[in-house]
Amino acid sequence: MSKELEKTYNPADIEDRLYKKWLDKKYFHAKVDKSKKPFTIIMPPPNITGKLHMGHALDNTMQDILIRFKRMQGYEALWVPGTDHASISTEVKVTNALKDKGIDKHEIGREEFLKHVWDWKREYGGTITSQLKKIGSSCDWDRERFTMDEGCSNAVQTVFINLYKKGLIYKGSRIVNWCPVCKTSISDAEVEHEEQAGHFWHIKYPIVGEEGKFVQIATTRPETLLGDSALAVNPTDERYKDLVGKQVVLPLTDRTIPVIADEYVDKEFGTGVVKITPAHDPNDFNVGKRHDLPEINILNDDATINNLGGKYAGMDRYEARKAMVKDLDDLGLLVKVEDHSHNVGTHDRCHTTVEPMIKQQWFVKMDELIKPAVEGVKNKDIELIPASLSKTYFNWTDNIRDWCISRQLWWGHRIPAYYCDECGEMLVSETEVCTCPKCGGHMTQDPDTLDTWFSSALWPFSTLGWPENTEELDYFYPTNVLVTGYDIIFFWVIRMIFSGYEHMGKKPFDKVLFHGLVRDSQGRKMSKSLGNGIDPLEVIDKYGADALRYTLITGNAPGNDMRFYWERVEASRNFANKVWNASRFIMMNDPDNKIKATDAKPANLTDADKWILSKLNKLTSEVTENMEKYELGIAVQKLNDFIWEEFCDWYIEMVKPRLYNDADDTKTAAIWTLKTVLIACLKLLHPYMPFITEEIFCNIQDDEESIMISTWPLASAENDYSAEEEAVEIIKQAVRNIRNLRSEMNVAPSRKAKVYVVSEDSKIQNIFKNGQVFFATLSYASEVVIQADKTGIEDDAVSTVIPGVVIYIPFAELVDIDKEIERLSKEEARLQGEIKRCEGMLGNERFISKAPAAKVEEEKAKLANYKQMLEQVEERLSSLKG
RNA sequence: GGGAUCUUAGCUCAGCUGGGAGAGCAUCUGCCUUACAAGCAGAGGGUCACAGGUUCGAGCCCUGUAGGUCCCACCA
Repeated sequence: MSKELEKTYNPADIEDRLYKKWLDKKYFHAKVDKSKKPFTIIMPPPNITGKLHMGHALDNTMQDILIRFKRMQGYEALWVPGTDHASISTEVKVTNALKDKGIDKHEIGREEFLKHVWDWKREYGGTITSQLKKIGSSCDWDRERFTMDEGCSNAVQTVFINLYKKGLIYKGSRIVNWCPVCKTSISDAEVEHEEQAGHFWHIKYPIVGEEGKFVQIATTRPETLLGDSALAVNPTDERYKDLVGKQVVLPLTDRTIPVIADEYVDKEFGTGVVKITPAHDPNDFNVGKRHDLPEINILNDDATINNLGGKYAGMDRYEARKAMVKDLDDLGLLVKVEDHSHNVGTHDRCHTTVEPMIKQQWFVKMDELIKPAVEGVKNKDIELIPASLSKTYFNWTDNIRDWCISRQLWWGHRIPAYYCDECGEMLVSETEVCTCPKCGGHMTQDPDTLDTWFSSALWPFSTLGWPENTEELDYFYPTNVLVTGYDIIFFWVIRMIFSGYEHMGKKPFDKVLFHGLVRDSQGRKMSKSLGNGIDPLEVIDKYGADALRYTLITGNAPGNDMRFYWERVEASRNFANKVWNASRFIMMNDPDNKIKATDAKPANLTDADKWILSKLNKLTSEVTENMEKYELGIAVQKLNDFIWEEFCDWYIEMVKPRLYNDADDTKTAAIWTLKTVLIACLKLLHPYMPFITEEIFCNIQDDEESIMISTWPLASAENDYSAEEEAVEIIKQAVRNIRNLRSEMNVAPSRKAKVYVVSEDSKIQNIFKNGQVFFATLSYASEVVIQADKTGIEDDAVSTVIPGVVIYIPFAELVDIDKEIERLSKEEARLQGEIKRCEGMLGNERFISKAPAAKVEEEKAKLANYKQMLEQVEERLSSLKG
């Protein structure tokens, strides 16, 4: 029995119920099944600190569409969900939360702190994944993973040790970006550059042995003067030629430092002399290495001046700056202060100005590891969509630098290195080492943890069980596609690619489908500080998950940012409602659900039926093809156009006279066709709008359990009715022409239109059921009576010019002849233009020889058609004028 | 400084290997009609940033100019 459907689609009632049903039926669960082909997506793990935002909604909608599509196509479709421990952001969040409770992280110590983080993880870690369910994500929750669960941690340790043994992980001293608040090093990628107003201090350094002579330099960070090891000039700089090799006095200290020559110095900038502070500037560090200068670290981890700072020791970096500038001024060594705006690096998590510091850190050597990753993308082993992003990819790989992987944090995977308290011996080991094998002293584990991206890099295989040799790994790896934003191509995508090649010997995925950022209606990034973020859950509450999904997937090309408009959600909701109402109409016409799409095809289909089936056939193959090519937006756009325009606006209207006439022997055929087309459309639409399609499907095919496990529609030659298709297209054109005529008529208004179409052609008779025209369609907009007479072909009746169709209308009283002449003249000019174009092309030898044969044939056909039409138009024109 | 990318209707954007300028929203006109007013039937609106070039033919390819966005590096 068909149930009564509400007049408008109301998603709130339906979505939770259906999602629960899918979970209960275990439709999302994928198993190793060698009889089927696998299709695998591993979800980019959201942070456990996170709440669902538009970016997640977009990312996961795309993945869900692909998974649902492939599942219906008969693949064993696996979508692995999971979350990321997000070392630094989580640590910052928990630290702050504890601070609010009056708890200091350093007081309670590492063990105790980590307990709090785990508590926190248990409480909030699942928030985002449960929110993902609201948008309909069909991931395999039985396989949900966490970057710090046992398996992933095991993978991390195995990788660290393997790389260490191969000599690809080393410990070294480097200038790192140091965050004095988080007290950790951060990678270059985590540094945000902000334009800040600052000053340029011009300072004089006295030259040793030359009383009253000075060298002037300019600096933006005068406090680093305490760590200077040299001054440098450009070797080609004539002004300072004599200075090189001399010593200068470092102001405020008792040290003297040399003047050196190095090409790094820009003659044009500042005074042309640079102070070199190897421990606090990456460029100076390099200069220092070249000239073997001492590296003098003058800062503590919290960016206060350390005990090398003399009287400034203990002061904060900015406090010290003030004090030192004053002292220099008092000594007469401060020449001037200029305003100067410059880029300052800040930490993207806490926005503290980072301080370059020299530190012992762990690094991954990149130059060898990156090679297969470059090769893989170059030779299309891995395909990036859109392809243009491969330029961005290579831009990074070509300038690759070693990856600093150690972080001075507590939350994360701890580095498996142990140091002897006595002799300093270091060991890297998978098991805890307590006593030094060399001297028997006590060993302590390295306090640092790994960069959060270290575990993310292993995600495609760690989630499938690696380093264990699981059958899942064997069956589902390499995965088919990674869906992610282009903004983490460096952080993550590249690292997964080289990790896959290195540890698995195989790429992690075939394709990477990139999407852009979801911005607000003014094109700004959605952010908490701007308060312009739109909560996807709010959108779902108001308009439903299907409408949200549809909005996110349309009107946008891969890799491009999109703007979010409520109007677009409304349009999506309207489309859902359209589908809903079309379905409701169909069910109303077969209240007992006697006729099913699964019944055999009726023998007495009319041409209209064949037309829509044929159109559907084409649509099916196009949509499938687009989806195979990951052109998700294009596919659903076509689907929308078909459902709304062809199916609802034309076919349903055409079929109404048959439905309202119980004596019509083609009524059953009409209902069968309506249902067949509807159900195929529902299936094609299901990946995009899972909830509404499921709800309708289960009502209309009440003997089937779920659209999720139904099979994907296939185009078949049996439904290819080209001839009928063509005939109906002609009729459509005829109807449009009648509408145009009507709008130009100036006759007393009335309600109903009566138009009869008479044709010798049996096909057209069939469509029109011997004169039953599109009453409904025409009458809707009609204010005039079009008196048409199918029997009496009056002298003043005139036919429209559509080939094969003759529409008789008492023309004279209805149409303004001058307007008609104007219209026809325009048409004449257009046709002449078309003919000229076609003849031009066909007369061109290069076109004939180079263009595909089908294209040439097409143009020939067009030309013939245009010529025929022109003839008719001219005939008509001359008769009107005459 | 290096690189990428964009500029198409009032707004937001599609436009696949070069071959008749598109959609949604907005605007205007007419319609409550036995699925849907969250709807129906229509209409108007574009020098495809600018200037050259290649081609029988350019929104699409090449060169240059202007403006926007992003990424990387970063000047002491």
